[in-house]
Amino acid sequence: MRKEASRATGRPTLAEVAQLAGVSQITASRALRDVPTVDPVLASKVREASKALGYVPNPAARTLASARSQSVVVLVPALSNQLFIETLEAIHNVLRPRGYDVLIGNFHYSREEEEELIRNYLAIQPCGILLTGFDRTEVSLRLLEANKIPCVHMMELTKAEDVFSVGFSQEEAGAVVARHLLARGRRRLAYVAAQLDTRVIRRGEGFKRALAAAGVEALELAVPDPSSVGLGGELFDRLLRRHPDVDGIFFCNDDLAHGAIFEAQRQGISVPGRVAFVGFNDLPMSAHIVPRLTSIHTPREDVGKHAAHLMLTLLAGAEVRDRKIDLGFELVVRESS
Amino acid sequence: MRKEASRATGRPTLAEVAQLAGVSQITASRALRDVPTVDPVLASKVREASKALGYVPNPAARTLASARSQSVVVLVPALSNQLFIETLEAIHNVLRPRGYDVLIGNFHYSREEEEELIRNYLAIQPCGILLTGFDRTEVSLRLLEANKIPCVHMMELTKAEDVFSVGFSQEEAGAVVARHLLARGRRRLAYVAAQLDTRVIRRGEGFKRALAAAGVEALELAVPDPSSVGLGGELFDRLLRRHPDVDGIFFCNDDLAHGAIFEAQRQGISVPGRVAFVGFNDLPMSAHIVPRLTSIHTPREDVGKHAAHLMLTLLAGAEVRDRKIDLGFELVVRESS
DNA sequence: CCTCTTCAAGATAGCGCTGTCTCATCCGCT
DNA sequence: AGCGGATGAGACAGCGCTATCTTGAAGAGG
Repeated sequence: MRKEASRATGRPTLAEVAQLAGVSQITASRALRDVPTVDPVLASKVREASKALGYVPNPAARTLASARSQSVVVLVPALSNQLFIETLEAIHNVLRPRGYDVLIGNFHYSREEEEELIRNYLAIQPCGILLTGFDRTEVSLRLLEANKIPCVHMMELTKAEDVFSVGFSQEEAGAVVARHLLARGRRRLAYVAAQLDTRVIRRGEGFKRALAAAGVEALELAVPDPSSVGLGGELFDRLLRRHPDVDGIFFCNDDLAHGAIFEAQRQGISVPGRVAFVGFNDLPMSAHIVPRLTSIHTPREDVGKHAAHLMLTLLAGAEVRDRKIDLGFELVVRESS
Repeated sequence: MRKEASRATGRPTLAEVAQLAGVSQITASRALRDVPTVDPVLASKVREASKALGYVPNPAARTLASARSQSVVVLVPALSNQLFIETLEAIHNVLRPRGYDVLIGNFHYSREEEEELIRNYLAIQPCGILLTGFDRTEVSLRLLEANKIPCVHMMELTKAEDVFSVGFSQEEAGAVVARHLLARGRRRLAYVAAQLDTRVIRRGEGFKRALAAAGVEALELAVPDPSSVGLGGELFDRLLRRHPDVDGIFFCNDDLAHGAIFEAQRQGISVPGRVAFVGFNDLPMSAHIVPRLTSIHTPREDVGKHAAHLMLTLLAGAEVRDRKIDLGFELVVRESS
């Protein structure tokens, strides 16, 4: 009942694998972790033994011994929002097959809640953390720094050199929308935004700056509430009362634009006849709504995929070529503008 | 460097807490786990010491020693689908504050993939599993059985006695839709479905059975492809060609109905004038689309909440009153019917 | 041919916590 | 007063794995 004992669960242990392979336990351990100092002959013996027994390592034991788990934490500002789901799924698809557990933390657009999550999740000694954006508390930064955990930042890009990020330029996306609406001959342009996180704000800045460059003043209606279809209708109505002459609107998120389209339809306002709409994110519905919505297609899935691969590279201790991966975006012009 | 050593991470260990509280390590362990055999005086001393040191238990050590982790696995058939997000979020909101980690597995509507996930996730010795529905492979069932892991089933209900489930009657929901459309005077009724999982099928059966009871024959158009807005438009078009006299359609999911509304709008077909639409799930958009969509509001968030609480009860080893929690559903009648 | 280096394999010692058994204490009962 | 039985605290021994140090063998150089 000592060396070759199976686990409480009945599954075989590393000791059994080692015995079957005729090597020491530690050699078996190294072989299965692909430590390069192991003789290929022994390594393949170990792998065979492992397969024969149906060995599955115990993550808890591994974590305890190495002081580092096989878990990657992903912190996103929201789940309800369709937005991050595709990114999360892509991350899962990359990391799960490699044996990593993915833990999702939702900080509800709150820096404090994010800090709390970081604090809690550090207890499980994750081997890496995927973060959304760069806007976090000092304490959060210090915690991450102090624990020396590889971090990859998603959705935004930064000029900072020692930081890994995967995303696209929010400002530039806003600017592209501005230029598109100007090219359509629109001159009374507005930015309608909700859920004012840094990305929404940077998007709006890009938009306004591009307009200013063309000598056009930007109208703006921004509220901190969460983005939703219902809110989109409301904001459109409010904007229209305040500026009846508006002829082009950039919504910070497609769902706002969808709501606005419905509201316009109810009020008998022609889109794009009287006012052109441009959304952001290109949600699936945007290609089908009447009128089809012009939008910025964002590489949400690719952000997840690349961020996860970047994390794998960091975890492997390999050299990272590009610390900053710009995946770009695409303006998809449809009927609404 | 033995008993009172801090962890590699620098955080204090249970031994330090015990020393500060002047008790043995095991007593400290019991106090912090609320084992009832501990003197309340000692227990509060331990809690104070713990707080003073900022002690955070090491989950890996706990898992290794107890052969059971603090993780709850949740298996859902899809993430991309807005549907399960609210449920997942509710589960998170209940379990995270209690110190449980929530691991999400997406089996993409594949029984085999679910089996694979179960096999993999069992390695982390989860303390409980939340499952979607009852349709899984024999091997999956055996694995769950053999590992004696508490299971809670979501979204559907079963007559089986020894099973925990939280959901609502899919059949009854379908029947309610049928009766609603009949009450509106519609007689050429169709069920349009995609992603034919057991829930979608049961829904349709309830619908057709209720129609049959009224002597009305049900039309049907069902495809296995994933549900989407685009597909909804397509299916509506196809149905209309095949049965131009259809005057009422029950879509198995709101997004299909949304797509159909857009397609109807493009073809100049009046909804509900010529054909009434009823969706399922009552997604946020349904209250705003033109025309507003009649739908079955499903208690997705509540399912998550109740399932998580049921799991907590099971984990606490407490008595469970109701093994079957029927949360019902609500027909929300809007403009489309 | 022998020493010095190099490198792969093994022995050892925990990682931080909890299950289980043992032991002391105190109560109620005869 | 003495005894059995609760009851609560502690000792002990791992859980299954890996970091680290040590050892032994093989290869290089004089």
